[in-house]
Amino acid sequence: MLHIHNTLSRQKEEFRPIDPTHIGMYVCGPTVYDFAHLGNARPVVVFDVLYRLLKRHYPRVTYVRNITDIDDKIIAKSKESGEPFLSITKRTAQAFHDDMDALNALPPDIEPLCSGTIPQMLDMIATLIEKGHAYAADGHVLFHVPSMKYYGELSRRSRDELIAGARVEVAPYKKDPADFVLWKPSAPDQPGWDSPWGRGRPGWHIECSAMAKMHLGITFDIHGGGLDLIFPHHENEIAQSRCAHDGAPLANYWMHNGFLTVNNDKMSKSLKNFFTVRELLAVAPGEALRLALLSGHYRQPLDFSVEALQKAKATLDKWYGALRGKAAAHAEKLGVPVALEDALLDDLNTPLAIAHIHELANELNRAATPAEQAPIRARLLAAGEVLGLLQQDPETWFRWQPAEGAGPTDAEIETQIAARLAARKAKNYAESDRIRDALAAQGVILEDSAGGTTWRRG
RNA sequence: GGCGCGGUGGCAGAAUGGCUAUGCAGAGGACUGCAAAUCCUCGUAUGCCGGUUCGAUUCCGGCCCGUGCCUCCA
Repeated sequence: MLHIHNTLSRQKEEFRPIDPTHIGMYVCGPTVYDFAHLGNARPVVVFDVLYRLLKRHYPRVTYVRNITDIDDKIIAKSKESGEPFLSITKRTAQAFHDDMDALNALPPDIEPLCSGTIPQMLDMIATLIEKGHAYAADGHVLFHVPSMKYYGELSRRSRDELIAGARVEVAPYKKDPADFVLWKPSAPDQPGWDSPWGRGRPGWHIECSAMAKMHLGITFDIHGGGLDLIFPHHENEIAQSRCAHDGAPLANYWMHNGFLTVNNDKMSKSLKNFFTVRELLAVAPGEALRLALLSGHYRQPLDFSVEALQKAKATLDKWYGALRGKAAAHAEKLGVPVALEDALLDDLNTPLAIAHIHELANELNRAATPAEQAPIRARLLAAGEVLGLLQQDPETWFRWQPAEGAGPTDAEIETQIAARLAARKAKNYAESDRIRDALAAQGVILEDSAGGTTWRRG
């Protein structure tokens, strides 16, 4: 039985799907104006683990993650660099896909573009005006917050508090200081679409409401995203959708992942303390990055460092080392170990799941015969798969090298190992150790065992 | 000012009203030509002060410290 922490209640709840034969999940995706940093990758990996879990327990899951390709940051970037708007969004979306693939994140079932959902947004805006929840003013359309009875339910803020704490000047055309934009005018040189309120573009929040409705219906099961989206983004999404749908809930469960920090500061562009996924992939394999992101519970803050990344890689070295050279079970694939599945069913307790994987790896290392090893190996692989880990060939894993590493090629290493073997046979240990030390200096570690010498890049 | 989160061994990080994971690092041992890897053994923790309880790290209250949101943000 799956339990998840619901931001609406601030409590762990039993997950009760609307339709047990078909689960709907929406997660806010990237705004494509720049390379994804690791903070952007965290929700992708976290909800990927949830997606995999749901797929094991329900016959059908529809996972929707949007791409925001209309945004003022993209417009600003285009103006600044001279690169055409569409070129930026297309290139950045592709880079995002490449990065997430490297992290072993499964693609969502549906990945709608904001620019492809304009008619649905215009429909919803018209409905909101019709129902008295929105109004046109000065080329804009604004959502009227006081018309929404439950506004603040998710973020637990009252409208008065919002106004009291406001740090932004209120635009003169707003009826209420808390009102937010559904549609805004575009200058001739800015991307825009014709609408009853003039040529313009959507506000940030309406896109998710429209895309969620289009692909998942009025009410769906799970809505996810980063903690910082609770307010205002998700609060506003709820306001728009519920008001457009006569009060029907938008999502029954809201899940939010904690921040990624660097030296305990939030990783952000403005602090310039961010790492892009891209630059980290040059330092360590994507799988190590993924493990590092899952090494803490998703709701806790996670402090990232290159050391933490290297530790994750060392952990995977150990696990792949346990798998290396072990006979595969020819029997059918074993199921996911119960203890591990239970850990994930309890609000995605990935650290506990990882502890179980350690236990399996140790068990595999202790197993002496192929007959004992095969079933443990199968369980370890099944365990890895639920976290999106351990699915590559161990030999491939150990051959990975950093992007700038101009170390010896695989063939050169093999040649050196053969030379060393000859020296060892002749009991010329000085020469043998010289070869080993020379390779070690180039980042290649040799390991002798009864079965011969294996190597890995450290 | 309002709302919220967190303080667990040297580090990372779970869990729990009593018997306290897991990993890394550290100490000792096995194995090895020597290593590496692996295996075995070992040490060390629940911010402070009260309360409830037979018993609290776990529940309640206060305090201290750190931190997030209230503006674009995963």
